[in-house]
This record gives sequence, C-alpha cells and structure tokens, in this order.
Amino acid sequence: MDAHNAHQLLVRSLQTHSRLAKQDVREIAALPHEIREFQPGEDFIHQGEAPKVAALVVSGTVGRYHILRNGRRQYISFHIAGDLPDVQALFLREMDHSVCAIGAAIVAFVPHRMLMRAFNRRPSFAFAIWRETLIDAAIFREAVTNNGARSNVAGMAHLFCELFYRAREAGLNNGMTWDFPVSLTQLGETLAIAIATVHRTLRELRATSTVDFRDGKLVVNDWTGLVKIAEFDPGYLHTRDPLGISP
Amino acid sequence: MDAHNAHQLLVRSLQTHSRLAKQDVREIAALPHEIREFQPGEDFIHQGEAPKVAALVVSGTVGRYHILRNGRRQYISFHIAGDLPDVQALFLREMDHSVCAIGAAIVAFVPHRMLMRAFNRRPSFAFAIWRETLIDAAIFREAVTNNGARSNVAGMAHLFCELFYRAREAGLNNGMTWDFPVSLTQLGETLAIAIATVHRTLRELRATSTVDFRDGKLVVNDWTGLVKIAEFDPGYLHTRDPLGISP
DNA sequence: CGATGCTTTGAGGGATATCAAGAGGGGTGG
DNA sequence: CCACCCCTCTTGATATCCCTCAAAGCATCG
Repeated sequence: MDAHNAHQLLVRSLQTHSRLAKQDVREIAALPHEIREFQPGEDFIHQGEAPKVAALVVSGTVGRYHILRNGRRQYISFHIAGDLPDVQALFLREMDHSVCAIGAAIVAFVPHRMLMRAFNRRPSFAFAIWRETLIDAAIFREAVTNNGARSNVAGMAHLFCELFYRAREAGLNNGMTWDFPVSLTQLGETLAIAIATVHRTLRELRATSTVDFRDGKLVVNDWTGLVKIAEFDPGYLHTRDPLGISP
Repeated sequence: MDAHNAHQLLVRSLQTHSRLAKQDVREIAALPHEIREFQPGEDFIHQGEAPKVAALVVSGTVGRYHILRNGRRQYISFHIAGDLPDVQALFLREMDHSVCAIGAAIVAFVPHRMLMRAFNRRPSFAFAIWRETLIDAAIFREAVTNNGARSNVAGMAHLFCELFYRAREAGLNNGMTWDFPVSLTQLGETLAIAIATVHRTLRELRATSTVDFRDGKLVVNDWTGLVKIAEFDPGYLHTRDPLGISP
C-alpha cells in the first residue's frame, strides 16, 4: 500500500463522519509517514510508552488491550483500515494500553509534530480527528454495556454487528463476508468469557442462521436477524450515512 | 454556587492535566451559562437527544448510563465537580447515553456555540477540552477491563480507588472520606453484578480494613492496601500531579 | 405508626469457569 | 513424502460462583 493510498484512506475514513474542506484534504496529503508491516500477534505500541508518532491502520485488523499483573488480557476494541488506534497519545503522553496486530497488518506512522502543525493551520482537520477520538470513546462505552448488561449470545452478536458495520462502512467487506482473523481465545478476552464458553456461544449463534464465524471469517447470513439478537443500534458510531444496511 | 465559582471550577479541573494561558482563563471566565439543580436520580440528558449546551458538574455526583430494551441499566462512569459529562455532544450530535444525578447535583450549562467560538479564538483551550474527553475515554477503557478481567473484589476496589483519587484531585474529599451517594443497586449496575453480590463483595472488602462504603460515604482506612487489592495505577487518569496519595 | 425503599441475609439452582482430553490442520524436519 | 509436533478448536465432566427469589431488618417520611 503506497503513500498515496494511506492519505486517501484517512480522508475517506474521516469523511464517514466529518466534512473535510479541500484544504483539509491537501493538508492530509502532505503528511509524512512511514509504513511498517506486522505479524499476527505482534505488538506495535506498548503500555507505558510515550509514542511520538500516531498509527494509521492501512490494512488488516489491530486490537487495543490491557494486561493485568496476573497476565490476564482484556481486549478493549478492534480497529480496521482507516482507524487511528493510538491517536489519543497526541495529548496523553503515556499509553495506558498496548496495540497489537490481530492478523497480519500494515500500519502507517505519522509524526505527532506534523499533525499538531496541521491542526494549527486547519482547525477543521483537528475537529475531524477529535470527532474520531469521540467515536472511539462511544465504542468503549458500548463495550462496557456489552460485557456488563448483555447475555453472552447478545454480546457476541453485538460485537459482530459493530465490526461488520464498521468494516462495511470502510468498504472492506467481501459481500456478506469479512476477514476477522481472531482466535477464540482472543474473542474470550474481548467478551470476558472463557474459551469453552466462547465456542458454545458461537455454536448457539450459528444455530440462529444469522451469522457464522469460523477460520477467521465472519459471514452474515441474516443481518436483520443478527441486529435483532444483538439489539444493535449503530447510532453510537455516528456515521453520516448508514449505507443502507440498517434494518 | 455562583457564576464565578463555576468558571473557577472548570479552570481548576482543566489545570489538573493541561496548562492554560491567561487568555484561556479569560476566555473561560467569559463563557455564559445557566445553573440548574437536580434531585437524586433525576436525568438531565437523555439518550437520543441532541443537546445544544454542555453540562459542567458544579456540585454532587452524576452518572452516565445506557438503558437496554429489557430495561436493564448499565452505568458507564461517574462524574464530579469540574467534569463535563456530555461535552462530546459538541461533535457527536445525538447522545448515545443518558446522564442522571446520583445524589442531589448542581450543573452549569454552557452553549455549544460559545464553546466553539472560544475554541476558534484559543486553540489551546480546545486542546484542553479535547484532553479532558480523552481522559474520559481512558476511564471507559479501564471500566471495560475492570468489569471483564478483575475479580468482584478487585473491581469494586478499583472503582473506589479511581473515584477517591479523582475526588481528591478535585479537592472534594473530607480527609479520607468522600460522599458517594450511590445505592447498592446502582453499584451493581456499574460493576455488572447482582445486588446480593454487591453486598457480599462490600462485606468482603470491609473485612480487609482498607475501605468502608455505607450510607453513601466512602471511607478509606488504608489507601496503600486498597491500591494493592485493586491493582490501581492512576497513570490512565493522566494528571500532572499525583498529589502525593499514590503509594 | 403504617408505608415505602434500601439493606441485609439465606437457600437453591443454573450458568460458566476450570480441568481434561481428543480431533483436526499446518508446518517442519527427517 | 511422510511422521511428528504444535496450536487451535471441540467436547465432556465437574465444581464453583453468582444470579434469582424470598423474607426480614431498618430508616425515613408522610
């Protein structure tokens, strides 16, 4: 993925929720960056670090997670092409979590300094990135509720809904299929359930004929049905155009 | 609480994590606002609304929460004097959650339009508010991990640590006591456990002699011990000065 | 002083964590 | 090319935690 595409990716991603003026787009096109590739499971930002560059996912899926002292891991969110999984470090020096590649991933790194300069020249660009971080926060809020107040089946369905919806928004789906190369262990560390329960919940979901997840592929057979099981309402993702896949 | 104090409150709160220039402070002092008072349990922002003003907690405690269709409630976070519990609505029109008073609360409302104007005049003020929203997001992330990866005892201890630490930062504590007028039901809806379990967990925590919560009062007897039980590390709150209560 | 709402406590049953073991698949090295 | 190994998925059995239900205690307030 060349430089040109990384810029386009960010523009397109921000435009799902914000209006960008031509000057904003020009400002983005001028951002220097370095592209790097990561293996499945590889960390590229570590809890405790104070990065001087911001990551832009170019391809693949990455995950934010916490590690507790007992080694227990909790995934907080997943991010796909166009997302900025650590951009909050612009204003919060020290990372409170790590970010790793889920499958193989390509990531572009943009110096904080250059972003701040662009913000000063184009406040509307800053506002777009701000909005991006606010949508992140809404996703975290939903994760709290998802793990706390929903049943296992509804929670897993909701996770699938959210990710499928966001992937579709970003144009990353292959029809009703989306590559999500996560292991059952990782799914458990996301939904806060044991791996055996992950498998049983997955089986239960399959039995509804709405969705199937296996071999790192998510297949949605009945979007409306899945949304109903999950009580999924994409409002919290704050996209300007729901792309017509809402029920 | 008069207008003067509401401005001071915001300045002081932002200064726990950001540097404000004199012009920023002047800009804040010029913000018009309306003060209102709320009864325990009363909502003042509703899921689905698109507010045109931002709330600043002046006194008391307020809570953000989601409601599911089955009526189940999940509290996401609590906010104290100086906090801005719905400022994200500046950029995300529609609220994805509600905000209610926990005990009695006094709240100041500042028109979005005035905040945006101040942002355009003083980008550094905008950055301070942005940082505030990013700390919010860090609190949400921690809540995901708290409810997912920690035991009930550790999770409750962590919630108490976070709130006590933030209250102390804001100068709201009375020695080692802090008013937290939450019911056991609400605690359960925060930690995602049943009320009977809340009570038993509370009893278990009491038995450690580190902390006591009853009658809406949180009393910390052994901060270091409590921090150890919770594995609490205040780094994610990103305050410039830890106020010397870290272990 | 009865009513109401929150807290406290007990009993029982169900969901899920934990433990254990086998199956399948891909990669590696002989 | 095959055998072996490792990792993940799959499944079953058991133990335990916690949710649910029920009821009593306690304070506040009309």
